[in-house]
Amino acid sequence: MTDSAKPTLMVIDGHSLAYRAFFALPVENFTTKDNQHTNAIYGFLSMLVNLIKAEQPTHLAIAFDTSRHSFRTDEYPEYKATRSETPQEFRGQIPLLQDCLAAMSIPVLTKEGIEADDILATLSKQGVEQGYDVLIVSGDRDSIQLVNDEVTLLYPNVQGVSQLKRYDPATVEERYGVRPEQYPDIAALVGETSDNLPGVPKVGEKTAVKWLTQFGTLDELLDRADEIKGVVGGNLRDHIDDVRRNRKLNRLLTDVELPVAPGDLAVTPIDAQAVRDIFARLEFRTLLPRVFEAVGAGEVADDPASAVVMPEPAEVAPSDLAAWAVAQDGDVAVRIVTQNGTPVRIGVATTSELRESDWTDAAPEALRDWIESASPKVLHDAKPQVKALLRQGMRLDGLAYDTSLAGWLLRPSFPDKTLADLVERYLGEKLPEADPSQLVPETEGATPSQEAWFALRVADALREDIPESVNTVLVDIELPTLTTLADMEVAGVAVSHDVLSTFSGELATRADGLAQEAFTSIGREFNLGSPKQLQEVLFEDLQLPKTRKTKSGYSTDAAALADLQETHPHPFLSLLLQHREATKLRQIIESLDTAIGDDHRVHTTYVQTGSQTGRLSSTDPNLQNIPVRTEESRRIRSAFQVGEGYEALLTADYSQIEMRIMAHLSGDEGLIEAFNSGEDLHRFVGARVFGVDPSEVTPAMRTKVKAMSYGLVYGLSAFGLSKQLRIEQSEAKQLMVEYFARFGAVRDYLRASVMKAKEVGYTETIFGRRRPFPDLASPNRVLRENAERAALNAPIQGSAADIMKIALLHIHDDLRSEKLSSRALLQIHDELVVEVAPGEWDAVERVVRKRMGDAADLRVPLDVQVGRGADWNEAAH
DNA sequence: TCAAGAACGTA
DNA sequence: CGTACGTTCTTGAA
Repeated sequence: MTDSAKPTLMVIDGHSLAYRAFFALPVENFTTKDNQHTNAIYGFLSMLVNLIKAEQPTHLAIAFDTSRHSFRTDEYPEYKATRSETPQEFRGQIPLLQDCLAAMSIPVLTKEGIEADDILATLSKQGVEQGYDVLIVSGDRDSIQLVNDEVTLLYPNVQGVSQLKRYDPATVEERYGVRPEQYPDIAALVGETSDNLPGVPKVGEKTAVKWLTQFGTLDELLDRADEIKGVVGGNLRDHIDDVRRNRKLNRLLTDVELPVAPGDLAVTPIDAQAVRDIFARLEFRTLLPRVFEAVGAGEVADDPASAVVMPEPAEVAPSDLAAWAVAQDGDVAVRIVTQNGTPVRIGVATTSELRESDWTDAAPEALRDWIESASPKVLHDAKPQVKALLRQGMRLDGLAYDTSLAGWLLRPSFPDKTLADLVERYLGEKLPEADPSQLVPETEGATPSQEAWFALRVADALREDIPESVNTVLVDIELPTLTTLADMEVAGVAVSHDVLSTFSGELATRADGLAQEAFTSIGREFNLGSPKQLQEVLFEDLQLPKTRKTKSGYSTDAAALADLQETHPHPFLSLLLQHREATKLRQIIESLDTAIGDDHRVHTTYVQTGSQTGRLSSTDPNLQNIPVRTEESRRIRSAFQVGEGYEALLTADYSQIEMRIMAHLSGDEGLIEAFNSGEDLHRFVGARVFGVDPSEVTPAMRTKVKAMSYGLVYGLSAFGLSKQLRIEQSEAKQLMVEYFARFGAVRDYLRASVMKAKEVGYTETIFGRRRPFPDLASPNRVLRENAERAALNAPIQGSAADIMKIALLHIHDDLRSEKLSSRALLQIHDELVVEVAPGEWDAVERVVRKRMGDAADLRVPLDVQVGRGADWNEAAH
C-alpha cells in the first residue's frame, strides 16, 4: 500500500537488470546495421518504461557498478571471483544505456569501489528517513534485507525482465520464512554460489530458518553452535568463520557518500531531441512513443522557441505554382506524386511556404520552363520523379540535391532510405504518416508539398553533416549519374521474345528428360529442387560421404556435388547438375520474358543506393547477372538486340580495371610495368612469379597467378586459394610468397590500407567516397576479419565504380551535346551497352573510348575493349 | 502470407 | 577461411 500523499523514490540496480535483459533477448533481433548490439539496452529501457508507467515514481535514480573491484574484493579477494567475465557484447552496451538515461534526464549513480546495491541501500535508508515510499528494483538477493514497511523490492523472475515480483515484509516472510532483515543471516549460512561465498555444507534454507527461529539471532546461534547435534552441527562449527565473513560481506552499506540526496532525484522532463537522436542511432523505433508516453514529456520537452512549425500548403494552379517557384531565390524542394509512372500531383516548398497542384492537362506546359531551368531543386529519391517527367516529355534540370543519395553516401550500409527515415534521423521529427491499416485514417499523411518541405530541411541537415569529399562525390558523380540512369531506364533494351521462348522450350524438354533419367538412376522420384529431400537421397539412400556443413544440414551446392562426383562417381550426380543448369537458365529466361514490355523492351531499375561500395545494382529484372560463362547460356544474350530505328549495339568494357586500380594505389613498379608493357597481364605476372620468360608461361601457371591476382582484391587466404585451385595449401602458400616477393608493394598497400581504415574508421575511394567500418574494432574475430576483407576490397571496387560512373555520365552528356541519337542502355559494373543510331558508329565509338579511357588519371592506362553486333552476344568480343 | 536459408547468376 | 549484388525456390512458422 502506498500512501498517495507520500512521494515515491524508485532506485534501480542498472547493471543487474541490464545483464538479465542481455540474456533474455535474442541478440540477433537487436543489432544495428553497424553491428552495435542493443538487446540489453532495449530490454532495460523497455522494463524501465513499464515500471515508470506502473509505479509512477516521483523520484528516480539508477545505480551502476563501476567495476568488479569493490571494498568487498579488497576484504575477500575470492568474492565473485568465479563469475565469468561479462561478455564484451554486454559491457559495450552500458555506456550507450547510460547515454540513453542521460537523454531521459534520469540520474545515473556510480561510485568507485562501491557496488550498486550499496547505493540502493543508502538511498533507501535516506528515503525512508525523509518520508518517501521507496521502491528498490534489483536482481540481487542481498537487496531483500532492505525491505520494510516503507521499502518494497521488485525482483525479476527467472524468466527475464518482463515480470517483476513484489516483495514487502509479508511476501518475504512467506517466501523465506524470516523477516527481511534476517535474510542476510540465512544467506550467510547457506552461502551464495554466484558470489563465490561458500556456506555451511549440507545447510540449506530450511535448516537455516529452523536454526534462526530457534536461536533468535545469528550471533546467538554461532555462540551456541555446540548445541547443534549431528553432522550439520559439526559443519557449522567448522565453518563459523565463513559464516561470519559471509554476513560481513552481504551487509549492504547504508552510509555511502553520494553527491545527491533523494530530494535531488525528482523526475524531470526529458530532453526529447536527445532521446530521439540516440534512439535513432540505436534503431529503436517502437520504444520512442512508449518512452514519451511513460514520462509524459512529449509536449513539455520540446523547446517551443526552436520548434519549427510546418507552413500550410496553398492549393494553386500549376501555372501559379511555376510562377511562384521561379520567383524563389534559393533552393526549392519538389515532390512529384506518381501513379504507374505518371505524375498526378506536384508539391513545392521553401522553408517558409508551400504550394501544390494537381497534375492537370495544363501542367506540363505550365511547368516546363521552370522544370527545365537550372534553378536549384531539392528532391528525395528523384529518379522515379525524373522518369515520370521524361515520359511527359520534360527533362528536369537544376537537380541540386537528392536527400536519398546524400543519406546513402553518408551511411551506405543503412537501409534508412525513405524520407521518413531521414526525417527521423536527421531532424529527430516524425514525418506525418497516414495509418495504412485504416480505411479512413485518423492521422493525415504529409501532403506532397509538406514532404518537399521535410526534404528541404533534411537536405540542410545533411549538408552540415556531409564531409567535403563525400559532397563532391554527390555533386560531381551521383547527381549527374541519376539523370543518366533515368534516361537508360526509360530507354530500356530490346529483347526478343521469340529467341527466349524457343530456348525456354528446349530447356524445358531437356530438364524433364534429365529429371526422369535422374529418378531412374536412383530408383525413386522426389523434388530435385529441394535441398532437404536431396540430402536424404545423397546421404541416406546413396550413403555418400557428408559434405560441408550448412545451417540446416549438409551442402548440396555445385562445388560440393562436384567433389562428391570425383570421389564417389554416380550417374545421378551429373544428371542432377545438368538438371540444375537447365532449370536455372529457364528461370532466368522466364523472368526476363515476363519483363518484356509492350514496346518489346525490358526496362530495368538501377538502384543507385543499392550497394555499400558505390556500385549500382539492378532489379526488376536484374540485368547485371545475365549468364555469360557458357556457350549455351550466351544464347540468352543473343535475345538482347538492337532496337528498331538503330543500327547496332556497342559494348565497351574495362579490362582488369580492379587490378589497374591496385597498381595505381599501391604504386607497385612491377604491376605498373605489367600494364604499360602491353603484355597479357597474367602472362606477365606469371613470368615474374615463376621466373620464366613470358612465352614459357603455361596455361596452368597462368590460371594460378590469375586466381591469385583476383583473390588479392578480395582478401583471399592461402586456404581459399588452395581450395579454388584445388591444390595443396602449402603450394598455395608458396605461390603467395613468390607473388609477394615480386609484387611486394601490393601487399604493403593492402596492409596499410586496412590499417588506415582501422585508424579513421572508414575507407575512401580515389574520388573520396567513404564507407564506414565499425567492425574493424570489434573484439569478435569473425566480425573483425570479415570487416578487414571488406575494407580491403572497398576502395578498389568503389574506385572502379566511381570511374565507370564518371565515364558513363560523360558519355551520356557528350552524346546529347553532340546531338547524337545513340544512347547508353546498360551498365554491368565494368561494361556498357550502347544502342547506336544509323550513321553514328564512328562518333559513338570515339566518345566511348575517350570518355572511358580518360575517366581517371591513373599511373596505368585504362584499357577499353569495344565490340559491335546486332545483339549483345555478337557485340561481345 | 512471410522470412530465412540454400543455391546460383553476374562483376 | 574471397568482395559486391538480386532472384528463385523450398520450407516452416504464423
